[in-house]
Amino acid sequence: MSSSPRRTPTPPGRSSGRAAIPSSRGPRSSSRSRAGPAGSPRSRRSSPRRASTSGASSSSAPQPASWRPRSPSTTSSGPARSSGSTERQRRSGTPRPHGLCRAPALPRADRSRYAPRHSEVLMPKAERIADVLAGRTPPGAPVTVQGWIRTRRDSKAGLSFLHLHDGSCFAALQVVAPATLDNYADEVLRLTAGCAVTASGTLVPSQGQGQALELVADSVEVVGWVDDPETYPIQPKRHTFEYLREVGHLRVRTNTIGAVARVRHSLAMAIHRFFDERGFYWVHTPIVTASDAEGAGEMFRVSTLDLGNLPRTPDGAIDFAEDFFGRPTYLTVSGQLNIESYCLALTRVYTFGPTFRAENSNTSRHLSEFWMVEPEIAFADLGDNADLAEDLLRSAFRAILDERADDLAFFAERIDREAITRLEALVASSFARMEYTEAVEVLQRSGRAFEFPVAWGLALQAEHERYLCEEYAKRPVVVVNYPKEIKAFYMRLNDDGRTVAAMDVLAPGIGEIVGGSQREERLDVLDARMRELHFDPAAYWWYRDLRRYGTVPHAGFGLGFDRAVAYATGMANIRDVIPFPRTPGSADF
RNA sequence: UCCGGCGUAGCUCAGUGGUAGAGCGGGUGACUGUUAAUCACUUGGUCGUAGGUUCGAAUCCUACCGCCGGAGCCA
Repeated sequence: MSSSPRRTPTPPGRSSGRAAIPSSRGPRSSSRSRAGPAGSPRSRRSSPRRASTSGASSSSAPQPASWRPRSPSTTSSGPARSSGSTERQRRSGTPRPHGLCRAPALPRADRSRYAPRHSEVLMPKAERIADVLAGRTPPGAPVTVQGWIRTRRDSKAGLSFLHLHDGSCFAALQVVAPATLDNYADEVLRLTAGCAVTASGTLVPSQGQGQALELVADSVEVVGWVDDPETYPIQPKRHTFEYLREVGHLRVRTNTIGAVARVRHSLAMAIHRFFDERGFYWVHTPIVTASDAEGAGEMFRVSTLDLGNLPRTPDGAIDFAEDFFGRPTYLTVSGQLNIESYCLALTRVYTFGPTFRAENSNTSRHLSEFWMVEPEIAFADLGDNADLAEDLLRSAFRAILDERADDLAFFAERIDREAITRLEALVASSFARMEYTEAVEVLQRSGRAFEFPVAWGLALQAEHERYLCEEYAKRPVVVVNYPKEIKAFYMRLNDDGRTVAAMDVLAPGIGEIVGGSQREERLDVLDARMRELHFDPAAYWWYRDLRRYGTVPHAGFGLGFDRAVAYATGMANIRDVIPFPRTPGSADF
């Protein structure tokens, strides 16, 4: 929209082969996801754990029946399917011990597609590896697991060790594959990182160090091979995050991004739980908005007009009456104005959804598409608002400490030594509170030579905010009551006439994680502020109505969800805590 | 957008004017209840692209493309 035009050709520095991967793999992955979440209603109903909506993770869900091909009508129709079979047949016609040909023999491929699975005959379902490792499987009982190979190690003692991940937890399950398996030489010895398998066997105490339990397999069925192990993008080694962003469709198979995905989920659920337990209602505010001056940032235009042939009014301007909504529309930069409407009826509400900013921001803390949590509370002032922000953050991070200890241990070991201690400190202590005026004094007294000037009336720069929370308070700081000139029109004017009831929560290492305010509930004051800032009150007629009909003091804030995930994990770049980051000039995958 | 840095094998990087390298990965073999196993051999590059300087350019110059970090904007 308002960002720069897309470069069309394959970017230099990328091999054409790699660039071709998405298109060549598209059909396959989509067919897999069809076989997953779109499985039979029966299996979906009977599996409360299958909350995931992604094709990849659903494949690891404990319901073989839900993604196994079942009826001829869903498995064998369509030219793509049959040509795929032909392709596989041709490639596997002359099996070679190594090289590019790693497809299994045709009968096996056929069986996996059209016949009942081995695992289904013996086992009612597969277990999540998390459940297996947590001891929820009786010792000695037969177990089936499904997942992707991370490493394979062979022993001349007549067995191979497979480390299998299914994403259910940080740890891998060690599968011991004895050489006596039918397909040991043909298949097990050819397994490489990324291969998908179904392994059945018996859970036993491990003879080796490094894990308490392991699965001694009596069957290892290869579900999906890796075409070319040499160029499989995710190798069992350290990759830079920059590189992993180039393989965004596969990077979740790494320890780090997988752990981020689980923490992200748990944090989102903890936030919903926090609000639900306190009587807040989740409100789905619109993504498309016509408010073009919410003041929160540049907006993406939403339009169906033909950009090559724009309709014009008689005076030559673009005729938005011809556009889809009959007026200029944009992607939302905040659900706040809408959530205030629901707040003034439901009292406690919040939004949790995607938000869009077309700023040309190129930093480790900004995304063009990000997720924001925006609570709004009625009959409340700025103090209540700050209390809510603090309670929310502490509660949500407490939940992460409780629920994702395995992933956090990894972050503390490999990503950020302070990952756990920082969260524990935040959960255990209260946030510092500080007036803007006081913050300015603290900065002026600090003796620091800041790059940007510190004076009452000026905005706090990143270096100032960092000093306040990282060095002065050494914990999150809530700064309140900013000069009205540097804050938005809807923030409530304080009695001093020069400050507004705004607040920012500054977190060490991440900066501003929450921004909010008590809203101006007095219509005359609101109108005066809008006039000062040259806003057209008529455009905000419905927002003004809220002040005409039963207005009450109310307040709310925005929590940058992705920044919270970054804070919780210690990840340095926000692009690595959202599944598919959108940033200026980049909307891959 | 501004400032700075980077672009060399599938990945991580070394190579600062004179025969393109290492580790990891892949392959082969040895060895082993292994733990990102170990050891040996082997495979693998149009040095981002296009110009220019030079007898000679991965190396120096220019432009462009891409990526990263910092800043601004903000969550």
